[in-house]
Amino acid sequence: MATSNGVNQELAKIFLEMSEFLAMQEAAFKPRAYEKAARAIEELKEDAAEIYQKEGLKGLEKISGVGKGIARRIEEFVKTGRIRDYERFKKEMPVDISGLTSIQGVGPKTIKTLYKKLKIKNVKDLEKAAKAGKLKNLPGFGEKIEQKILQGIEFQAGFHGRMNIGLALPIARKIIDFLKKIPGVSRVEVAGSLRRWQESVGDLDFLVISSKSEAVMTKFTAMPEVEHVYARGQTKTMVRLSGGIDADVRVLPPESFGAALQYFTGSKDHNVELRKIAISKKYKLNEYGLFKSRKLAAGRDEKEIYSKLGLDWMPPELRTASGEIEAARFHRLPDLIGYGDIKGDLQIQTNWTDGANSIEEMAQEAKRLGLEYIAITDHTKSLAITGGSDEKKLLRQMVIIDKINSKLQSANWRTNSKFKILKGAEVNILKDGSLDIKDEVLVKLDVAGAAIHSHFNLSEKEQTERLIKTMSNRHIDIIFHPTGRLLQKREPIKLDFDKVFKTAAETGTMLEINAHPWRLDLNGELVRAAKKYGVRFMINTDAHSAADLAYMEYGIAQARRGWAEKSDIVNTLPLKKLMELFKKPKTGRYL
DNA sequence: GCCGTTTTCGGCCCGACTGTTTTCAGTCG
Repeated sequence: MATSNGVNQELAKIFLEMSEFLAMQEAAFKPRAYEKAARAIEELKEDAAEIYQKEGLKGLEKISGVGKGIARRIEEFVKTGRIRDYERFKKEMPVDISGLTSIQGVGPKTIKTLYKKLKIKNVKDLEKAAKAGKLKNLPGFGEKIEQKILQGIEFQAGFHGRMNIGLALPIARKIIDFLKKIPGVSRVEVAGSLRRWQESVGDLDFLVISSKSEAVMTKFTAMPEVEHVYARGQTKTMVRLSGGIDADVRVLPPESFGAALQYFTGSKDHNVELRKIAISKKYKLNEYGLFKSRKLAAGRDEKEIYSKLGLDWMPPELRTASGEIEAARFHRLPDLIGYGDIKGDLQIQTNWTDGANSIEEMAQEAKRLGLEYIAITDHTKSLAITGGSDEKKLLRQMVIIDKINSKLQSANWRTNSKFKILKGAEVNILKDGSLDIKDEVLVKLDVAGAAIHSHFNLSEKEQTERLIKTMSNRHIDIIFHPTGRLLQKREPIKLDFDKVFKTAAETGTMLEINAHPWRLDLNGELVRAAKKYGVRFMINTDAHSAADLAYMEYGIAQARRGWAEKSDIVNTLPLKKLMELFKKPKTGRYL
């Protein structure tokens, strides 16, 4: 689909690659500039081409990170469909940069050497050369680097065919909208692991009720995203989408829709348990319905089916075959936190460090999304690359936040709303668990979060002790993204979770459920484990741009997968209650 | 190449880690 974002995405990709090419040439500051511009354009809400049509170069230069040079290249792209500088780079070195750099430990310099010496153009070439032992003899390479590259390739291949939920959900929503507009269609749902909000999904399953199945199949297979049609029938069609993910559409009769939704939502293990119960009650359960001696007993909606089996209906997030069926039988299912229950976002970066937008812009967007408060939590000084704050800069930012708040207050008064910006920080945890900001400044913050950004490879014992030391600081309210994992990219740090959760509960330190779709940290499983110790949580987006504030739902989903209720999540509290809580000493907060 | 709560030119891109190597090169956050 040629949406307005298409141009922005293409430009972002080109500028990102140009930044890598420039890095190969050892250009001093240009790579960063291009990278920054690429990210700004990617996050842009309006179409860059449209901005240019309307306001010309001057309009483009208003984009932060875009100056005269890059604006001119955008102009060139809009006018001619290409950027000559980029094509020159590409001609000199025709390599798959984004593919190669996605392998951990492979950067621009490595790519250059690999191409010059071995003509390696893509991951496949690289894997072949590494397996043949050709890398270790290159200058600056050795046995270990060769092994590391092979491991990196393997690590990535392990995720083959599974797509991060943050990529899959927007695609699915677009297709749902598309299917709903087809004449004859009265209902569309996505089932499968996406409906269960699993962190990655293997394929997209769409279920449709339509009076004209032929029209659905024709339109579906003709979508521009469809790369290949595996099978096409009256009730079921399977395709591969250009994003590298498969999608199925099933057209169903209304009386079977609930049964199909249940069946295709899974999980598989959950369904096996359900079918066992059905058999014990002399039923047969399949995707067409719940049957008693060939007679349809239930199938129109899910609730009916669960009810006939003596179970309460449960949200898809819980269907993991880990005690939910037992709980449903005895009416002990948790009353999960709802997708609209969050009142504030307490981890937000701004352009004071590595965020894309200003404090005001983040506040505006948060307000628009219906939040009551946010906390500004920029990085601190030992994370130097982000321009992290030292004590002085933090204090300066606090003054600015006070000023913005008093401005907001008069605006709030006029619009009869309330919105407040809290002062916070994402304080960097040093190797020994101490912090890079002094206590006398931490105490002045409304919310002090701490996070690990280095020394990911310590032993379980060291890492656990490190985090325990941080949690023992009475000024640290919360640990952000506790395991530090990045999906498909970096493993979580090694921790003794029993000890960590116990300490978190004892010290009154909250743990974050980071909603960023590449983090989801803690994940549902760990939330559920931590909850047993009495740990309290916050769900935050870790937004680095205004658009990122929309990630909240991914975090709420993980909380729900972890059986979290509203009362477990501190930022469901209204501002006043939250501030009362923060005023108490940590250890007295949950008594 | 971009930018200005250090403000229109001179900074920006630091620091740790790993793996190569005997003092450095490349990657990553």
